[in-house]
Amino acid sequence: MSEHPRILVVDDEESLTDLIGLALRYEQFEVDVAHTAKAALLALPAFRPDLVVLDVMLPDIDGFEVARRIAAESPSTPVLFLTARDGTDDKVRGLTLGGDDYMTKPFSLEELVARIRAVLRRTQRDGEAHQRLVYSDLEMDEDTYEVRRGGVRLELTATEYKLLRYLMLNRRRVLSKAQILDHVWNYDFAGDANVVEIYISYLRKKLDPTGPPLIHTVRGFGYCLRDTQD
Amino acid sequence: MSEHPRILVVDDEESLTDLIGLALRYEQFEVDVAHTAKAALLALPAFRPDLVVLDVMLPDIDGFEVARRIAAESPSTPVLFLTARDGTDDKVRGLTLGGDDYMTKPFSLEELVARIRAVLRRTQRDGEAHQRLVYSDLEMDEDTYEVRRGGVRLELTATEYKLLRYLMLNRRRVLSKAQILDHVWNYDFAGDANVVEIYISYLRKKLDPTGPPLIHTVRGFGYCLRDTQD
DNA sequence: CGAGAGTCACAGAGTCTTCTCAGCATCTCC
DNA sequence: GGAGATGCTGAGAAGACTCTGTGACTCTCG
Repeated sequence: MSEHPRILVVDDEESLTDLIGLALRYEQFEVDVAHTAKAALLALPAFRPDLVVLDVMLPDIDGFEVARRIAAESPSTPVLFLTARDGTDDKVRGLTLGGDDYMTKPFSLEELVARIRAVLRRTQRDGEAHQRLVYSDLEMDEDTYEVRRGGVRLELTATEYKLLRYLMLNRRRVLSKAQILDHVWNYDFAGDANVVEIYISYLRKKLDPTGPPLIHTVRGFGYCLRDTQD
Repeated sequence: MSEHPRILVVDDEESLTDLIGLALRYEQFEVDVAHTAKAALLALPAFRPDLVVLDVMLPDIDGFEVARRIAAESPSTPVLFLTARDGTDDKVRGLTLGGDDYMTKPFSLEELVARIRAVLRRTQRDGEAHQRLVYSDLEMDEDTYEVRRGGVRLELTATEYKLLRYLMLNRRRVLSKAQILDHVWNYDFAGDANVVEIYISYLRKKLDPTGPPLIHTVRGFGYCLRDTQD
């Protein structure tokens, strides 16, 4: 694999491919986009992607058929399926065996990036076995979704986990609620920034019994994960 | 990128583009202005900006559409959106991922410049290190919003922070209250210049216990941040 | 269908910031 | 020295920001 993995994004919604393309390029991936199955199949030999992000709902050819042809042409290229939340995701399940994965729309871009990295890590086997995030006495295992503080296991919900992960990735940096909303919530979330406060509050309740406060409010700016002596 | 980054400013309010243009030119940017979406799209290939400051509320074409076309035509050009404080900022959120950013009107010019530099830094990846401001025994970390004097941590409010930042950027230079008001306060602030005195007073109270006075009054002219032996 | 968990809207309470006002201190210049 | 201009700062009102309890709604599971 070259320095920057190549990702082929296949979806007919242009605004979505724009968004994904932007996010992935920013994350140092090389990106190519296709809006139809035909274009995708043409791009395959030309672009030789390390991973394909594939909407199963395409205007011309069925996404599963596309996946089959990808598998036929370059069996080692993993696919990350995008499905609508309407039942089609059942069909995808069977396909996610060979290291593939799938996500339901709408998703958060943070999660898309995380899944892509996870799939690449698995298929390429050149990333160390365990992906772990550590800060202060916090540990997060990205494979098992286990979170510990000071060795004590914490039970987090999905949203709490994603929020904490984002905070840990940006430890010591002050993050605005808008930033958090952008990265942790689904891209179409239209609600109040108040949810962020709510989830910060949940996290604090779970983190703090095991030690000194780690999540700090920076009034007027946002929140910040940080160990006091650091 | 040439020596002076080129900024394209798109907003239909002429008084605002004048103001922004003035501020940015003073900061050594090369500036072009467009008052309509059409003009902006024309200026794009002609001016080849390194960054676009774009009001989402334009008379002819929707700002998001303009952003999409910018992304299509020159995908690497980041956009800094300007939105009114009325809910349109929700729509912008998803767009702030690929390194783009947005600000709510009214804003302070100082903050506009800071954001522009931050976005350019991020997209150009040539100053990744850590944005820090140091003068005498004062240190300011722009990621964590941490301020220290002689190693001692200071707790500043949002306005105090912005004011001190402006003083540090213009160390040793005498700044009039009008200048400070123009740069640190939002451009529509209509109040008394007395606020500046008050905030200078607040800052002194927090800075001075840790060492000799740093903020000096220049009677009849303004204030000045300076170390006595310098 | 009911129970339980997760997500999030709403709104009240508490807290922190910001800014106005006014009186006092200090400086300048006659 | 004195008057006026200029700067400093305490008190407090207004309002912004944050936190959190209550409850609605959805989804899952048995």
